[in-house]
Amino acid sequence: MMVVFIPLDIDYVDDKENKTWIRIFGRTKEGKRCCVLDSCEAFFYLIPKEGVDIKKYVEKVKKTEVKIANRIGKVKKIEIVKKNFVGKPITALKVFVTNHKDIIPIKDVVKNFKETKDKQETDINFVTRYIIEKGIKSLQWHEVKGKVIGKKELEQLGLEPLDSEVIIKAEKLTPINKFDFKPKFLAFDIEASEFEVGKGQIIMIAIANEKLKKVITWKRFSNAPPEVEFVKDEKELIEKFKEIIKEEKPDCLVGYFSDGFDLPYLRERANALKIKLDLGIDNSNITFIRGIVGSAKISGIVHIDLFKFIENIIAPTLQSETLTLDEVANELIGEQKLKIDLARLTKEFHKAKDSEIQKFCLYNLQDAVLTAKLFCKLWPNIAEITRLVNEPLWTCSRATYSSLVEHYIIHNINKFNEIIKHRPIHEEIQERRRKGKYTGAFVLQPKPGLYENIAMFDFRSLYPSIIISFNISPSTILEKPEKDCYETPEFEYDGKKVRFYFSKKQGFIPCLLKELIEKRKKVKEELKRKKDDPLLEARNYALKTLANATYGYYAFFGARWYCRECAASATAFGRYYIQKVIEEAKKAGFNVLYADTDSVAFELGNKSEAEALRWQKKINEKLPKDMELELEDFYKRGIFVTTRRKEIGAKKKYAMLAKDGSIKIRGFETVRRDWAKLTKELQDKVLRLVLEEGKPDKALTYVYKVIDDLKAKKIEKEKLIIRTQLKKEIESYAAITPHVVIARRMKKLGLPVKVGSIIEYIITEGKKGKGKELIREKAKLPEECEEKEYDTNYYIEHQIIPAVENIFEVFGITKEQIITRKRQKSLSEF
DNA sequence: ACATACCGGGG
DNA sequence: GTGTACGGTATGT
Repeated sequence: MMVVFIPLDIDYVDDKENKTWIRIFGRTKEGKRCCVLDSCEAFFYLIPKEGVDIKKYVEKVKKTEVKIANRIGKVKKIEIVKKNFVGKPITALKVFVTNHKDIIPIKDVVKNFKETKDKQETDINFVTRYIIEKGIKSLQWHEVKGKVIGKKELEQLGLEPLDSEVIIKAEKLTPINKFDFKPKFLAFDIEASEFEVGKGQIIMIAIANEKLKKVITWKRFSNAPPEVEFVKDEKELIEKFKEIIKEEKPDCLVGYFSDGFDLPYLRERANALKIKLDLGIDNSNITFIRGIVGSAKISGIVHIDLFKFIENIIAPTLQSETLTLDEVANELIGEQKLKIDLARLTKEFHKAKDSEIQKFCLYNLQDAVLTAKLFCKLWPNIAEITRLVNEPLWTCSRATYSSLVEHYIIHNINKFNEIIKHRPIHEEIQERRRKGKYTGAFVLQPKPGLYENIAMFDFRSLYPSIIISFNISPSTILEKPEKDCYETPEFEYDGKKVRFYFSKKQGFIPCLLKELIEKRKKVKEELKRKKDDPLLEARNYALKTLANATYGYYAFFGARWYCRECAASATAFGRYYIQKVIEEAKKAGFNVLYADTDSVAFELGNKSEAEALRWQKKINEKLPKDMELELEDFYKRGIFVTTRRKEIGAKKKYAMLAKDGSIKIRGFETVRRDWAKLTKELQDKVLRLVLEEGKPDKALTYVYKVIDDLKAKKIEKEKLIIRTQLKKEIESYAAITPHVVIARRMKKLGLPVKVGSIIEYIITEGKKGKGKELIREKAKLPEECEEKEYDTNYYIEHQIIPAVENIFEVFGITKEQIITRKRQKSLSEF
């Protein structure tokens, strides 16, 4: 039997004989759900010490046996192989073991043999191993030859039954020319009565895709829109949600922050109501893989948390200042969330009017619809990253760049005959951290100010082009300079003036990087012919960003091929070239405002845009062939600000007004919940006013007004609430911060507080007549705070001033002048 | 100045 | 074994 199918998810399970099976879940060309069963050898490498009698060593290793539970793990066979390890030729033993699970215990025995120098590839995930060994192409079509099996055979093997129309025991798998593929998906969103997982209950769940729009709720109301379906209670709500997933059989279940909220919340509620969350194709429960924010996995259905993908992969190219669904959807698809008073509605949904609950349902539905539309928009990006990196979709859609780079190397390393380096152990990471920083990029501190007609240029892929040009890698770095080798500029490294040297014999990482760049060139050519093709655009983006991440990878503590000298060499070259560009800009008579890493901004002054472009062309003629300076944009107006403590300009803290009227804000990060709402609104307004007006007058008047309102006690206390999360047990705090004091108070009052609670408080005037009080002594629960009890001075000094101080400093207006309203210089002087 | 703790996304 | 993120900022000591 031969079937054409596309792999979507891959995992592994043990049968009753303890054989480990790979399960590839996917879709056939006819659109049927299928599962391909397969397996591959499990092995790792041993590197002997020098002078060891290899044959004797092999015999010794061969005899290794370990007892695991009720069975014995053995070495099956050993091959003596010539390999490279970080570029150096070595002889190694390729040790095949009886089962993937046996690698760790067998390695633990043989690593202690006196002949053993090192062990490698003991930490390769079995799915990754399988993909490499069988040449599987993630998310591309394959032909599978094999035997179709049924329920009975699965049972005989001791494997779980599968909700899959086609199940094949693979004999041969071949990637074939691909046709297009768009997964069947369901986007979903839950609305709950509380914000914290483990508190409250689910009120409604919305689901959406291209065809389906639905809200399920147990909260009945009249005149419900047709999308709303009522159920008896929360238990039925969850059951119904499960039922829809079982019926729809999606390839992907898509949420926004669903790793961190929706699915953990659903799990808590399912536990409380004793419902099984057996959503997997094999009826397994959702599993949560631990991490700082966990990841939720469903066997055979790829759960995608769009927030993670956007945060990790897309965010650097977004203008959005925050990554809320509202803002991201607005930027990417031009649609927003419905505006409702969510805090009130969730708290008081029991007594809410029918019309309000109806709005709530529509809000819920809109969130699911936005998630669905975002998924459609970003699918090409997710798919292309996945195809490039070749790990399963579930992994690629939530991986960080460092992990993507590493997987890309691992999946392409075979052609270099390289052994994969071990992931660093805890102590190695500590050591890397201890060594710490090296000189980074060059930053020209901006002279704080408001400027008109600004040109911004940046290097195209600065670090990749440097790494390739000078062959920078852990396998090419030389201990001593050779006759013909690359040499960095001289720079300071750990307190010494140094140069590093790299062999001209191409290293495997620069080689892979060059391939990425060349693939990208081809894609760009194709893009010229097929303009705006989303798939090609996405491939271009994947290739570009993955290449750009390689420098960061060298510097990443957790990297297998970490190389601090390589990272330091790349920045040394980077500093050299950006400084050259600055020099050239000055020579051409431009007033350089700011430069950072790979970009430079200067005033056009009395010169035209065309002249700036001619200057750029001249620069490019002088640069090495792989390096290029590109135009970022021309801006109408921009403001560079000072840091609060120093007189010098802040790195990456600026706001620009583009010619189309849009505003690009960088580095103003007050949009956080530990700032009062008043502050967040104020800062945004002030930046916009300053840029649009070209002077600070209106913005200043606005600040005065807010300060006046504060003093007149006209600000509602809602806008002054500061929110901080209790991250651990109250008793375990070493530093007693305001929110800890409030948490203690809440406990005393019998209010529910526990780890994870969001503590809300307002800073009040405190006890009169007492000397200087700590902030925590003046913190009060919002409910216990009178409407006019807030500490005007605290809010001026700790909220308003910090948020706008550096903006006004640009105009020579100091903090004191904002407070006293005495302008020492007239505005016309600026 | 250094240490400790929290921010993000989500209701 | 699916890695315990990460860079920045406020408050306390």
